[in-house]
Amino acid sequence: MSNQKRTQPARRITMRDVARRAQVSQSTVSRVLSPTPQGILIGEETRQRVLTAVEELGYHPNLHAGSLRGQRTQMLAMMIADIANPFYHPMVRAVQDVAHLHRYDVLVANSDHLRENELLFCESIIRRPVDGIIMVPYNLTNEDIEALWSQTGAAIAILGQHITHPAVDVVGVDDAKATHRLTSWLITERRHTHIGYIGVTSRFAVGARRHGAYVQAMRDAGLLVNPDYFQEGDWSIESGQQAMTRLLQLPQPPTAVLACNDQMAIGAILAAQAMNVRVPEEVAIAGFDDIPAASWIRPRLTTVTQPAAAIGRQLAEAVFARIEGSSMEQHQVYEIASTWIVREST
Amino acid sequence: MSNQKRTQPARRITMRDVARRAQVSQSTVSRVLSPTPQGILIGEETRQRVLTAVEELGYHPNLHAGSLRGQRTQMLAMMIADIANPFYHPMVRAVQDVAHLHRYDVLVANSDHLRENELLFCESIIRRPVDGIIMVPYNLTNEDIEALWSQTGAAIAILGQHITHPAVDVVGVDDAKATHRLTSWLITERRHTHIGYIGVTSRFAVGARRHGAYVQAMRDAGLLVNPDYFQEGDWSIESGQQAMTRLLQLPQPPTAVLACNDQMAIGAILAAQAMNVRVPEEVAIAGFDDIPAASWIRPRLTTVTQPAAAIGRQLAEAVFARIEGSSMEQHQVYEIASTWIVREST
DNA sequence: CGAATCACCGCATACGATTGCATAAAATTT
DNA sequence: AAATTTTATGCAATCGTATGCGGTGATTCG
Repeated sequence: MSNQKRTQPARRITMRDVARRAQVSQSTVSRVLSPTPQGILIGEETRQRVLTAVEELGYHPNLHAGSLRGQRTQMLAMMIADIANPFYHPMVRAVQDVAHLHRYDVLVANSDHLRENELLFCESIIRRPVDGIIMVPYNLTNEDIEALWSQTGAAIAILGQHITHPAVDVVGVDDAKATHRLTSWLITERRHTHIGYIGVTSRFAVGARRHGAYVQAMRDAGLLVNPDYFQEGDWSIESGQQAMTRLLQLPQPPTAVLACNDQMAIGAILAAQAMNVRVPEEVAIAGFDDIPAASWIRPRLTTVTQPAAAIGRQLAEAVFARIEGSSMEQHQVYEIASTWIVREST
Repeated sequence: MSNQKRTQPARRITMRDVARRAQVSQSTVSRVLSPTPQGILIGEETRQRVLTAVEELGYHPNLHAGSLRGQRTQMLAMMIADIANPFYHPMVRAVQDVAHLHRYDVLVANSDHLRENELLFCESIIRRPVDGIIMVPYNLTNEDIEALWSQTGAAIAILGQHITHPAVDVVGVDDAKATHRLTSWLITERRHTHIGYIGVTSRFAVGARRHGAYVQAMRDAGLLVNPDYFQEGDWSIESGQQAMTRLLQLPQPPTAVLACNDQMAIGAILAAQAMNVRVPEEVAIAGFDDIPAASWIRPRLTTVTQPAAAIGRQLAEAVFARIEGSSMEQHQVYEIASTWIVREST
């Protein structure tokens, strides 16, 4: 065992080295190592000679070269809003796991919900094309996506139904319907009439959509929508706390509060408890996402289930279907059904 | 606005296109776009002509080509155990943010604490070399790291003090000392004599180290270490619940339990509450990491603070120092001081 | 038995950028 | 004015792999 540590990295072993050792040409090595359906076959004896040479030399193909040559990059790029938001973890994990099966690596970037960062992500991908792109855009338009696609030709899958492009697959959860139903349930089953809403800016399609569904459900029940009952947050626990504090300081606070994600709902619970307002007796709270913490915070959180892992898997598989699929079939739209779970917070 | 969507991605614009348009050679374009200190200067007039051509054509350099040519890949690879573990989020975020400043992208991989996956990560990097590697290995040995380094020459920074290699920088938290102090504090200040421990397999250096510190603290106080009081988990909330359940089912359950991370500590709290054992009155619980949930679970968790964001930043900056640093200075060891926060769970 | 087919392999080029070397023009020195 | 240096640019090789095309020997077929 001569495990002495060198002070200089060793020269890379290339296909030429293997070729020399196996007494064949470099192209033969390439054909042995990455055979293509329409490619040329290599004789069994030669094949073995190449393979043993590969083994003996400990050769590893250089993926940068393959990427340049214009074939597969063996890379996926993924953009989410914030890796610290638990909602994305199962998604990222699912994508990484599917990618792993295909021997792909995954670039992960955060947008922080900022259009600027989303564009930087796109630019980054134009400079370093990848085979597949998975993202959760909040600000990108169809034009942006079109530009991205036309300059890279990558397979694209997106979470968020506001994007429509023939070359990208879209996974969407029916969050509007779920929000509408949950709101209606609070009204009819729990007899709430004063329902607050903690949302996000309506510049995000998802923000406008969910809030719209809440408003619609209120109107459908003949209830008036108090503008003071809408408080804006930024998806974080802290912003949920602040929004809830504002709601509870109103002359007539709501008796139920709907948050458009679980983090803000948890913040709302904490704020209520901090103000000695009992949940759910004095104020009911519901969330959206069903992150792990939702089922162990006390009181346990009533929330809309988003099957994040399934979404991630779906996105990844859609991308790989396009990568491996020869033809460019029409774009798919996957609708994920979402339901809600009643726990202790309502 | 002719935003008609094509069905074919456009041909990439290359440096040659820019060169043609600017009436110069392709190498001149390269020199304008990526000047080197020892490189040749280009006349101002020509420079401007090139730059406007770049602008007009919307040219973006192809990073794959640069990577192949052997210079910077503009990529970092990062390996953590599990992206779903909150402890890693600030680390990943910090690394991504620092990388972002340098216009670098980050490949993120999970090992799930499995040596097999850690080796796959290394192999993946050998096939696609990157400029910098940041990782939290649980099973890799110095030999593995040496092999990785000698075959890639990448800048490497590692969290975990069991690695010693002249070419890698190491960030280590003094978890042993922190564990020892916390245990001693439970003994002397809180008068506990029956202290349980929820740990992980001692095959992990970190597992052995923290458990060793707990044992040492017990012995230092003249207390006997009951083998039944050690329960093994796998870092997850669920495993913490199971471990705590086993502890509480003992004939004489411990009056305090130390968990080697916050997730298991939270699981322990949930298990205690599920069995109607009051925390901290009947059993005190302490964790390790100080993840966000630690400060909002009820009772709030006493825990050891790990400045994860600072760790991540340190790792990333160490890597960039090596990437940009000309000389290969001796390897750095950064010791991060950790302390603990007393909250309600003890 | 001559020709067409097939299986197998090497040659050479391309991918898009970087860079050592050569060179022409301009500036400076002798 | 000739020689030398400086400045600015082009030429061409290179990184490691993929692949079209052409060539060889063997087999098959009419």
